[in-house]
Amino acid sequence: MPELSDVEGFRRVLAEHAVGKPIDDVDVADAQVLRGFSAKRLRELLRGRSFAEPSRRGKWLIAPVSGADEAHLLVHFGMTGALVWAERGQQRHQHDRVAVRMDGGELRYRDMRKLKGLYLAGDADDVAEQLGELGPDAFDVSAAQLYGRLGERSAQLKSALSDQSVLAGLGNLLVDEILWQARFNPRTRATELTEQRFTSLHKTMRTVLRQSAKAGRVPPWPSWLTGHRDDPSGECPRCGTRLSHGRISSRTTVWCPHCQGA
DNA sequence: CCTAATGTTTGTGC
DNA sequence: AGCACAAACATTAG
Repeated sequence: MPELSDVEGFRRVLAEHAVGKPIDDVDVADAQVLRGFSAKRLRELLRGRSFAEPSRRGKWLIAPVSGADEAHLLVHFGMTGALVWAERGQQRHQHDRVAVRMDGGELRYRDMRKLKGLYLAGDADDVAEQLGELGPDAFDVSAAQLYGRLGERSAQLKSALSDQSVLAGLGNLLVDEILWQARFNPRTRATELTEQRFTSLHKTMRTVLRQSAKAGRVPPWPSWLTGHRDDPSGECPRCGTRLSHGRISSRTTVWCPHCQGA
């Protein structure tokens, strides 16, 4: 689930429910999602403090801890993570791994597979270091920047757009959706595209990201590819052709052989 | 029992 | 260096 759009939704959950509220306590049901620190340290850091306005970089959620000198909680959701707000008294879910309690309810990190989790960072430099080699956020990148970063790559579009060090935030569903809406074949090599074609790709990417971020997910609308990708006999909502399903760049890929080329 | 899953990392080989 | 591919991580659903 968690790609740029989902993480943007989780960022809003934190911003709307938790920012500025004093943290009463932290319950760690499964310390496996704490990466590089103990439950004790997390409690000591957060109790009595609060979160400041959170930001997002690619698929990372960055929550500054106010009142602590330059401390940040970083969250990466892997393939199955989520951040949910629960009013007080709501029964916990089987996969709620961490709960941060505050007035009126609690923020829960829910994650079935635990491929990623929570990270702690100090100042801005430390945050940058922990995020690793991340390209510019896909939502902020300009057309010229996109061309500059991808134009000379010989990799397939599917692979290049999914590469977080090139562009941060796009995941499997978003990449397929963008390529379908822009009518590019996922196997096309990036270097084969003219600057003009990149401008077109950029425009489509912006539209897809704006609508997805607003929805807090890649919307499975009937007019979108994402609304049909799970149906093995799904048809292209634009032309009615049976959609192709395959593995490109080691990922399940869905595309229209008519609109995007075989 | 087997397969696949919206992510990342690491290793191998060309 | 850049790229493709496979495996591993952990867990559940079908």
